[in-house]
Amino acid sequence: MSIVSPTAGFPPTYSVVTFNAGAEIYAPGDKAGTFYQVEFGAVRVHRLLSDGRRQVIAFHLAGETFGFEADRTHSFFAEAITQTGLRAISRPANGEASPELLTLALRGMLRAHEHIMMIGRQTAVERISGFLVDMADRQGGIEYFDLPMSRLDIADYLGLTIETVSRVFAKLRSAGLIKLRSIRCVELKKLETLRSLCA
Amino acid sequence: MSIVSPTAGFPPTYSVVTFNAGAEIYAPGDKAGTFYQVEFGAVRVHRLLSDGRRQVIAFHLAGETFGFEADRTHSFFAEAITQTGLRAISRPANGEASPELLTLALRGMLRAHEHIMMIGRQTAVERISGFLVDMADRQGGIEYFDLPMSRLDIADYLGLTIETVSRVFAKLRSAGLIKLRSIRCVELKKLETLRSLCA
DNA sequence: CGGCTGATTGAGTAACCTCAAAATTTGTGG
DNA sequence: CCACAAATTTTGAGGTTACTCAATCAGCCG
Repeated sequence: MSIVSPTAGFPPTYSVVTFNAGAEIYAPGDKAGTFYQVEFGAVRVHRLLSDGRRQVIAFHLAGETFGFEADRTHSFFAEAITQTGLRAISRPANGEASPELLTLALRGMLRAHEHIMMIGRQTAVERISGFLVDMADRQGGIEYFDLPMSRLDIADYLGLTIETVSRVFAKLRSAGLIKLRSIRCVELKKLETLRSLCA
Repeated sequence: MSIVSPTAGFPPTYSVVTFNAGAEIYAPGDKAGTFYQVEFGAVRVHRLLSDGRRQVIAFHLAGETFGFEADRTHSFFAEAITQTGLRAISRPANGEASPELLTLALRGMLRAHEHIMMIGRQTAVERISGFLVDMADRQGGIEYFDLPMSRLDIADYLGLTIETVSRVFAKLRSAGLIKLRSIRCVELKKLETLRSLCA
């Protein structure tokens, strides 16, 4: 990782740091207190069980914010998925809580709750459809986009296996709902049908 | 619901309101902005899919706090499970964000993330074990306690069916790890073994 | 005691997982 | 630019967990 440039925007000024694909941003036990805004690229936050099972808690795309924790130390891993620029923002040392940070925390909680709903009660097709629609919405409702993450990342995010993810992609493709322009570029051909599939 | 008594503790003074078992505290679309501390009883927060599938997002026991939302309106249902007393606390109108509220939000997010991990990557036995250990820990590490919620509530919280919950209880019982003093009263006979089962 | 609700148990099934192999893509060096 | 190796993704076959449907059982209340 390397410092690219100091950039204004948040008071005071914070610099943007670049991480290579796969680079660790923080790990469980690391000191928390700083949070991050994604300038470009994508981040994956995850946790491991003792036997290696992995759950991806969240993906964070350009413009999104992550890294706030309840405790002094982090409980999860955060890694850059592709080459990623992050603006690090320190929490005010005086213990003050900005309304912005609270809003971000509450939005994060809402996202987490919707994630629980999805993996607790939806089928594989519903989860993948929901995931794709969410990715499109978060990038401004575009109809095609690159997936920065691997099939394994998607599987671990949705509580599925890589094979099931692959099979559901194939199913949605053969139903004409999506098109795979390349292995990582998805086009949502029938967005409204996909939306209705999320139940 | 009825006002029981105004109680000091939070500045300014807020009164405790009692809800009967099953009573609705708020529903999706209701105006948010107030949050609640459980004085006694237990609360369930959940959401429904269009076809009736239900996901319980969280249970809240005595002493715990819930109800903060990112938006102006609630996105979930909150209901009293048993007769429950709640202290309603309004968010400061001046837009100020108290550090306490931020801490509560961050703790809520951590809980949600652990919930995601559990239902995304753990087996039925691991989920039930984790649930029971969590219930014990949240009540001060006691070894037996009443479950305020039904088997259906537990199933909908853990992303399982009522039958699977029942079967796993039977399995843990016949393995000598728990004892069912009554249908709603669980005794954790081997807490450390249960803890190790959560992976 | 009968009727109701909630919980348990049983039998069969379906969705998703596991293991294995083939196909495709990506990266590297010449 | 091509060839080869490594990594990722897809596809296939079979297995397992948890689900569905159904019946029985237990507790509760009038």
